Amino acid sequence: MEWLTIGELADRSGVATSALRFYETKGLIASTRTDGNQRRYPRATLRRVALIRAGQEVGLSLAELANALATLPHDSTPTRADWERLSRSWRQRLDSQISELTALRDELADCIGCGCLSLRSCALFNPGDVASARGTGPRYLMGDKREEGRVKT
Amino acid sequence: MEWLTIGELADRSGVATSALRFYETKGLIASTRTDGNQRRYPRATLRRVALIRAGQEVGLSLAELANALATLPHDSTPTRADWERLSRSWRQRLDSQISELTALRDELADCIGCGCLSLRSCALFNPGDVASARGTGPRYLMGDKREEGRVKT
DNA sequence: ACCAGACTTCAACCTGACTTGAGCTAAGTT
DNA sequence: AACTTAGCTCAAGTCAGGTTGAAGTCTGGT
Repeated sequence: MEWLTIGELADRSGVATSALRFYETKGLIASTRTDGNQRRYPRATLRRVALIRAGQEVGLSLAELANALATLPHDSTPTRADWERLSRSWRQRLDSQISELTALRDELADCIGCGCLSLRSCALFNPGDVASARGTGPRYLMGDKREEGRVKT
Repeated sequence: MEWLTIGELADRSGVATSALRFYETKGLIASTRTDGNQRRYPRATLRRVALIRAGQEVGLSLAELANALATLPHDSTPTRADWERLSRSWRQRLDSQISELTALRDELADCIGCGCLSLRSCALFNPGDVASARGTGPRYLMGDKREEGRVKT
């Protein structure tokens, strides 16, 4: 098997060595060590790192990725089935992200039309769960007249 | 003018009081104080907060929002022109986010077809600047054979 | 044998967007 | 007057996803 040093992996994956070590602490990738305690990564790690970066683009957290990658072998090429499973679920993720954003955009288009001086009737300011798609924090958009206790996170 | 306490604003906007105070420190919203030093917000703040939350959904940072909102009056309804200006630029943002995600999804669809056992030919793992859309960090996805120094951020 | 450059660990720091807690004050209800 | 909520400030904490620096060790080439 061909082994890569952390520097080689960094150069070829475009990910900083510090990030690679960080990923390793999170169990996303694994290495063996030389006698002198240096990391050596199997070539397959290059793919793993690419998957991680791709997954991040799709909006997955490292924790979710660790989960997904836990089902793949660390030291060999993922099987076609592995890859299909991952890419299918990522695709679903993308699809739902896209439709949420599209909905938001269309609402915004209506708003441009309406002027929305009273935001009361504006779709943008009603809950619509675009919310959960991104980040943390209270996940409500709202208008004048909707009540409800504050959303604690 | 009708004034809201921070608690009322929180209940009606769905945003925690702590977040509202935080926004105030960032100049996103403003308040006057009672004799007893309590915040009182003009009703228009409700709209401002709604705009902030909507802007966040669109992927704007609080700093960017502070910037955009700096052009609106704190204590009265934004004019139609104000609102159009904002919503137009947010719409552009949405449009580009959507097209980036769509591109990523389509590449992924190809990948499902190809199996991508060698990720060499897979569109997902070539740069394609979906990258800059989200967050910080090295912004390269790459395959086996692309070289290049690491991307420092 | 020697040296440069790559590698090691560990702790500290960073940004963004808030939340939590301590200690204290104001407002409203009975 | 006594309570109970709600509000105040300020410092510190949290979480993600890393980066930076210090102090020391390995590896590969000559």
